[in-house]
Amino acid sequence: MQPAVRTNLADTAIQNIRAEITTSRWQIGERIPNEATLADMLGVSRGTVREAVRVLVSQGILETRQGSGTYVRSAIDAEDSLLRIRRTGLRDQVETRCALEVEAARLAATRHTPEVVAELRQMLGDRGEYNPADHDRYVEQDLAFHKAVVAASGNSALIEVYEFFSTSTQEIIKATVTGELPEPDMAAHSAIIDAIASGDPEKATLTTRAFMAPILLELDRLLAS
Amino acid sequence: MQPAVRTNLADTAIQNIRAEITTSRWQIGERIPNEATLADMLGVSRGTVREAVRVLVSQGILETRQGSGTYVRSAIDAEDSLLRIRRTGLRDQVETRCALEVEAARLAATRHTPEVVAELRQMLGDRGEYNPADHDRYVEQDLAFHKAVVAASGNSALIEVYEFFSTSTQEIIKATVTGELPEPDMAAHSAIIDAIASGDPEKATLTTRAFMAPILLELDRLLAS
DNA sequence: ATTCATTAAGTCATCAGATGACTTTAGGAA
DNA sequence: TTCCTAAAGTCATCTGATGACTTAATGAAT
Repeated sequence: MQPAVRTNLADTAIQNIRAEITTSRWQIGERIPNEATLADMLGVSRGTVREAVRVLVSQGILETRQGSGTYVRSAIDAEDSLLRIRRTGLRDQVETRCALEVEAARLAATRHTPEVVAELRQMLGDRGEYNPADHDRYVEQDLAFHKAVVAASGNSALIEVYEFFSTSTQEIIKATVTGELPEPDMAAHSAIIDAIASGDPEKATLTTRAFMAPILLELDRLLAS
Repeated sequence: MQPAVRTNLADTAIQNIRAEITTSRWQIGERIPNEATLADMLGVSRGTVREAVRVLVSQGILETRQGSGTYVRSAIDAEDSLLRIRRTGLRDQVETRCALEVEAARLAATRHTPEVVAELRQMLGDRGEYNPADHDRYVEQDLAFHKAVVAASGNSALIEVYEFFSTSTQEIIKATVTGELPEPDMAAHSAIIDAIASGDPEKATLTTRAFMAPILLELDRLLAS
């Protein structure tokens, strides 16, 4: 259970500090001991403490304020979450990604502006119909379109989650499934923009769901065979 | 587009090193300059270089071999995504979390089993009506109920993302907002279970959405004041 | 008593120099 | 050629010091 036999002082320091936080000995928002004290507690030099703290800061667990101190920002380890999500199956990831896009379209409909709608139409026009000779460009522009739909939701958290799943699933698909998933035609894409432009969240939801359904069906068929 | 004006030497060093890698000036597997040279190149001290390098090592981008050198391990940094999510605003996180739960209930309705429904009813019964004297237990059991709803979706990716958001938002609320968000009554909770049990995805969607709407409204009211 | 500017203490940010541990490679002996 | 040894290169870590920034205490003026 505990490999943890790293001959690496900074890494063990990271683990020790993290342990203090996960066991709630150091609460969220609380200020932790200063560098010199930490160095004494961990039995390492200040330089090593700084390296450990900076890693934890980069992971969002700690937060340093010059002149004030170092504070606990969060107890959850994003790295762990990431790994667990990575281990989930491709199908579930795609399904989640579809769900995210449906909700994004819904929000986009309630918050749409003429400028955003025009930009979406512009992007779809640039992309054009599928042309096998220009496959890479098409895939790239198509992904950009879908990201733009999500961006139109105006929800930054949703945008980031979608971005995460988008790159993640793309990597898996490239790595595992040789065949591409079916891409709905131009009319289906336009329908999404129209639904958003109509301002009707229900319509946007249904349209996007209808758009996504065949993709998941085809994936299930591929995985079954 | 790029704020990036951090007065932080180590962070700018991280960005510079990462830039060398993303632009392929330093290829994967290649050994990068030693610490002293890097210090000269970046115009910082060795200690700062070490802090930057250790962060990149913790992100899997670099790899150090004592006595040998520092090598490029990978160019991708998908890990950033979840960290960026955490830096987004509370409102957007709550909204996304609600969206996730709506989609989860929808999936749960299509895949529900009598056992799962019975378990949900059991959990809700155990939780009972709100009692101020037993606040902590109530909050805990309520959160468990909502996680169980998401778990009933059967989508492991969705479960993991929801878990990430639920702990993340909970921490923010505890840390920032003193007042708790309103929790719908027992009837509203039961309605979600009924909707899932009915097997009607539309009904589950609408019921859960109705459940979530007041929470977001109240949050907006709190943030406005 | 209250307000406000000043001062001092505490803390992180960064630097410089030095030593130890480990890896790699070159050179020499068998 | 093969094997061993020594030297050079590199990361790991420590120590000590200075600057920048924040916070709280101080004290004067109102």
